[in-house]
Amino acid sequence: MDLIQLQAAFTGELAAVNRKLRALVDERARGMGLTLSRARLLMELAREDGPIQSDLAGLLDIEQPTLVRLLDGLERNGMIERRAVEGDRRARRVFLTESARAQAQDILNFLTELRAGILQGIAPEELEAALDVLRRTSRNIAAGRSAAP
Amino acid sequence: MDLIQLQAAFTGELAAVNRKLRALVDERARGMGLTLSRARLLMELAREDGPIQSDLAGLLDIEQPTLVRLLDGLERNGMIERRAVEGDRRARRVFLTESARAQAQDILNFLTELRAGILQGIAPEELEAALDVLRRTSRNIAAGRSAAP
DNA sequence: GCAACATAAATAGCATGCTAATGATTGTCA
DNA sequence: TGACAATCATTAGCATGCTATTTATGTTGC
Repeated sequence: MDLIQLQAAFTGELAAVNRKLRALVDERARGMGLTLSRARLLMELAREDGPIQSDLAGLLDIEQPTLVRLLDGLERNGMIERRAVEGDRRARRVFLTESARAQAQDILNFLTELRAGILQGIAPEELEAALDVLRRTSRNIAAGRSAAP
Repeated sequence: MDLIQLQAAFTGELAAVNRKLRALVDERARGMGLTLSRARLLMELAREDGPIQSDLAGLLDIEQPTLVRLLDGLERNGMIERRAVEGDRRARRVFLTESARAQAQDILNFLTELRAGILQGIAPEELEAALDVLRRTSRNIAAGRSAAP
């Protein structure tokens, strides 16, 4: 397999793993009213409650409109609430509701076990090396987007 | 960083790279009327023209309804056509149009260069190791979906 | 003090993914 | 052969992503 095929296989597998991972989480977590994206958001709030939306989008590395809809869904489910910020009427802070806070540990455990399951048999050094490759890829993409080559 | 954090970082970065890659391709290829998924489909047809839809979905590892909409878009753009299959009135074969076939080499070059760009500085052995990790992850996910643990 | 610019959130509209359900054929086998 | 199951494509409906635009509010510079 030459480099070009290897690169194609890598990007292809990247997309495939992602789709499968999302499908798995959605299947397993449906009963809890969760999806992968929602769980990530809740875990971020469990870590530090009350960010304004634009900061939260940055923390999750998604765009604001994507966040808005995620929050709409979670708000309808009664898992988060938006509160006004005094001193800036444009902004709103996002908080976990009490019931979501009570669930947070369960969700964290669920995600942790799920990740351990799908990554079983992969040694820490291998994972670290793969993570490094992913990070460098991320950086290359970011560099390529700011300046057109 | 302990194993749990490492596993969380890995899955998080996986999703992030994927989003960024899609955004990059969509930005670069917009002028050609392409997206990442569409390009993948066209490349598959360039490799072997005329599969029936359910086989094509299998080759691309996506579900049939996802394929149907992709094909709808490409058909509107005049890049593919569906033809009846004699002997089975349920099925339809998918073919590149002449104009898409003429473009195929350009698209392939575009994708190849783009992949080389985002993976630059990553040695073949590193890429191979990372690909292996991704493949094992895929298998673990597939195993986990058939039987609930 | 006010015009111009910047920032926060939301909305609109597109593209992909999925599952579930429908419709039309085709295959099977009792 | 004739009911039942399987297969192929499609539609419907949901969830995430994105960019571009809009609305409201803040900030800054003259």
